[in-house]
Amino acid sequence: MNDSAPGADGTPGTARAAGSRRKDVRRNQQTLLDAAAAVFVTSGVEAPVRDIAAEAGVGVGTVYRHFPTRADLVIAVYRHQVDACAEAGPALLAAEVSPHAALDRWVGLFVDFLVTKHGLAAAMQSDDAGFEALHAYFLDRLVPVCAQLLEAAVAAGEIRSDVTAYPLMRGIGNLCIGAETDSRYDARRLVALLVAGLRKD
Amino acid sequence: MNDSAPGADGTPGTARAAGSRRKDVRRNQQTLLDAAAAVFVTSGVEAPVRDIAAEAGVGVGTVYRHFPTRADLVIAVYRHQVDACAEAGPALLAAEVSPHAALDRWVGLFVDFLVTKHGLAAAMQSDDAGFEALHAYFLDRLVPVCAQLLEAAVAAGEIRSDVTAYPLMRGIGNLCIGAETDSRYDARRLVALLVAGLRKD
Amino acid sequence: MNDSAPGADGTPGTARAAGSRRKDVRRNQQTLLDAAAAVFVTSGVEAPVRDIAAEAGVGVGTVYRHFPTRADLVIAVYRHQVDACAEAGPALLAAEVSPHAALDRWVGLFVDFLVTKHGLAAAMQSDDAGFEALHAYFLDRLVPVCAQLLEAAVAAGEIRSDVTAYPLMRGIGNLCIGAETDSRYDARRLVALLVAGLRKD
Amino acid sequence: MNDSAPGADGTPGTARAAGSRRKDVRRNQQTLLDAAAAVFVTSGVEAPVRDIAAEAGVGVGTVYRHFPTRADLVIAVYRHQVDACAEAGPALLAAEVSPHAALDRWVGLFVDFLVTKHGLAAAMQSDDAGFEALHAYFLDRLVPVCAQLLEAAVAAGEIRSDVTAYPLMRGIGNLCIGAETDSRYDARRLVALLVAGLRKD
DNA sequence: CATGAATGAGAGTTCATTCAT
DNA sequence: GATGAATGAACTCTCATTCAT
Repeated sequence: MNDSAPGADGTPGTARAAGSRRKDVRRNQQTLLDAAAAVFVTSGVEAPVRDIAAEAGVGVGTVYRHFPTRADLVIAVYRHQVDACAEAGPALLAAEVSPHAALDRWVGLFVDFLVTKHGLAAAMQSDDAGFEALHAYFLDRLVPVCAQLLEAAVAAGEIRSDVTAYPLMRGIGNLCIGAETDSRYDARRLVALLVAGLRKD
Repeated sequence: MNDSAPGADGTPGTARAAGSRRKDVRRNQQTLLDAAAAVFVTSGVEAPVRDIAAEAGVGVGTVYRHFPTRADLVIAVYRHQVDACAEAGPALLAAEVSPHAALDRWVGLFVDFLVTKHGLAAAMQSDDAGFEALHAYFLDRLVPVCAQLLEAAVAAGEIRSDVTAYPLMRGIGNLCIGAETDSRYDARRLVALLVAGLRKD
Repeated sequence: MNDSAPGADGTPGTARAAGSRRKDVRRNQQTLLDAAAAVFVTSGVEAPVRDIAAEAGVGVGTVYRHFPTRADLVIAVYRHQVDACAEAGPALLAAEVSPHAALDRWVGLFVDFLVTKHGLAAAMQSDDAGFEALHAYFLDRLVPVCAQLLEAAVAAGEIRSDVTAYPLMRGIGNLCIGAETDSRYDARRLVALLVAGLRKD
Repeated sequence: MNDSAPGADGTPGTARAAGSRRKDVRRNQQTLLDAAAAVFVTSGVEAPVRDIAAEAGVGVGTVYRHFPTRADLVIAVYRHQVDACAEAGPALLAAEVSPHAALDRWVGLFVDFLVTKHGLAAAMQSDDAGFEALHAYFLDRLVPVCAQLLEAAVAAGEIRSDVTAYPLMRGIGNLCIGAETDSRYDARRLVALLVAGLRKD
C-alpha cells in the first residue's frame, strides 16, 4: 500500500505548500477510487476510462497519471478488501473448530466479495494483457492464505492432499463469474459444493 | 439442422444446376465453419468478423449471409459437438455402473469439449446480448440431459437432491473459463471435485 | 413461383416453346412491376433491389436482366400513369372553359399522381446519376404538354408570357416532395398558388 | 450560440492555459465548420463524416466530439445565416413600402441562401431521422418570422388569409431543391410566382 | 499536476452489382 | 433466362491513449 493513513503526515511548518499539494493529490486519488468503485458497480471493471473520469469530475489524463493501466486502478479499488480477506484467513483458522470449517468460511468471504463486483471475476480470468497485473495481485495476496488453510486441513486429515491453492482459487473465482446478473445461479452454493468435494472420502 | 442427409436431394436432371450450386454453397459454409473454428481457437469467439472472412478467403458479406449473427456462427461451429455430448448422456446412463459415475463421465465429456475452445466458456456466460442465443442453445441442449442424469443419481440415493441442472451446468461452464491458457489450472480436476461434492454424506 | 401453370399457354403448333417462354417473360415482367410498385409505396423508389426481387418472388438477377438500372424500373412502373397524364392535357384543353382552367386541372392531375408516390418526386430531382433517365422520361413526356397548355393560356391573354414549361414542371414536382409524410403540408394547395401566380396582373 | 463575447473570460493569470486551449479549440471548431461548409458545397450535406474530417485535417473523432450528430454540424454551419435571415424579417417589414413587398424580399433572402447550399434544401425535407433536428431548427427559427410577415400582409388586406407560414416555408424550401445544379431551373423565379399567388385577386 | 482535445485504429453492417451454374 | 451467392466498398461510431497548454 502506498498511502495508508491519509491524514497521518504530521509535517509541520516549512513544507506547507508541498504538503498541501500532496494532500490535494491524495484527495484526488481517493475521489478517483470512489468514482471508479461506483462505476465498476454499474458498468463493470471494463467501463470506459472516460466514464470514470467523469464520475470523479477530473480529466482522463488525471486517471492515467495516477493509474497508468486499468489493472492499477482496479487493484487500488479493491486492495483494502482483498487485504482484509487475506488477513481473515489466519484469524479464522484460529477461531473455527476445524481447519476445513475455517477454509469454508474463508472461501465464503472471498465469494461474498467477488459476487458483488460486477465483472471483476471475469476480468480476473481474462487473458487480456491489461488485466495480468490484476490477476497477479489477487493471487499473490490470496493464494498463500489459501495454501495455509489447505495445509492445515490436510494436516488434520480432513481433506485430500492433492489439491493446491492456485487452481482452487482460480476455480472459486471462476464460479463467481456472472453470478451478479443471473438469479437462477447461486455461486455461493456451488463453491460450497466444490469445497465439500475436497473432503476425504 | 439444414444439411442433414447430404444426398437426400437425389433429383437427377432438372435440379442438377441448382443441386450443384447448392453443393458449392454447402462447401462454402463448411469452409466458413472451418475458418471460424480456426480463428476461434486463436482469437476466441469474439474475433472480428473480418478476420473470419479473411481466414475463409471470402468477403464479409458472405459471412453475414450465412450467419447473420455472431451467435449463429458460433452455434453452427459447435453444434455437432454439443449434440454429440447431449446424445452421450442417456448412453452413459445405460452403460455405467451407477448414475453418479455416468454423470461424472458425462460432465467430463462436456469439459473436454469446452476446455479446448478458446473463449467459448467465457462467451457462454457473457451478458453480451449478441451471445444470448449461444447461451440459450447450450442450455436448451444440455440442461435436460444433465437433469436426467441428476434425477437418476438422486433416485439411486447417490447424491443430494437439492441441486438442479441449470446452476450445475453454469458452474461447470464457468470452471472451464481460461483453462486453455493456464497450464497450472486444471479444469477437469476442479469439475470432478464439484461433482464429488454432490455426493450424499 | 417463377413458372406457374407451365402448359397454360394456348399457343398452338410450332412456336409453342418460344411462345410460352415469351409469355412467361412477360408475366415475369408484370410480376416485377407489381412488386416494385408495392415496394415503392412502402419504402420509396430507393428501396433495395433485393426487397423488390423478394416481393416478386424472383432473384435479384432477374430484376437486373429486365431493368438494368433502377431508373428503368421506376419508369416502367409509372409509364402508364405518366402517359395517361400526358394524354389528358389536350383533352382538358378542349373540355375546359379556359386554357388557364385546363392548366390548373392538368397540373392537379400531375400532383395527384406524384403525391401518392412515396419518394418519387424526390428521386426525380435527385442529382444521383442513376435517376437521370427517370428525370428525362418525365420531362420528355410532360413538358411538351405543359408547354402547349401554357401557350394556349398565353394566347388567351390569361397568363404572363415569361414562364416556360420546364421550370414550371420542375417546380411543381418539387412542391410535391415529402407531401406524403407530412400532414401539415398540402402540396396541392401550394401548387394551386403557384399556378395562380402565373395569372396576368 | 456558444461563443458570443470572445473576450468575456478576462481572467488573467491562472486561467491562461485553459484560456489559450479554449482559443485553440474554438479555432479548431471554426476549421471544422469551414471544412464542413466546403464539403457540403461539393458533396452535399450527406457527405461522409470522414471526408469532412479529412478536409479539416483532423481525425473523425474530432468531428464527433464537436458535433455528435450530423444535424448538429449542419446546423452549426448554417446557423449564422439562418439567424441573419430571421432577423431580417422585422427589419424589412419596417423598411418596405408594404408588408407584401417585405414578404417578397424576405423570401428572396431565404431563397438566395438555400439555393447556394448544395443538398441543404433536400436534406431539410428528408424524412431521414438524422435530419430531424435540422428540419426543426430551420422551422423554429424561420416560421415565426414568416408568420409575422404573413399576418401583416393579411392585415393590410394584400393577401389571402388562408395560408399559414409552415406550409409556405416548406414549399419555398422545396422549390429550392436542385436549383444549384440545373441552370434551366430558376428557383427564385418560381418562388416569386408562388408569393405572387398569395395576392388577393 | 491537471486538463480534455485530438487521434485513428478497429469493429459492425448494408447493399449494389456481378457471374458461375 | 433465372438464380442468388459472393464480393467488397462505403459508412458509422467508439474509445484507449497521448500530449500541448
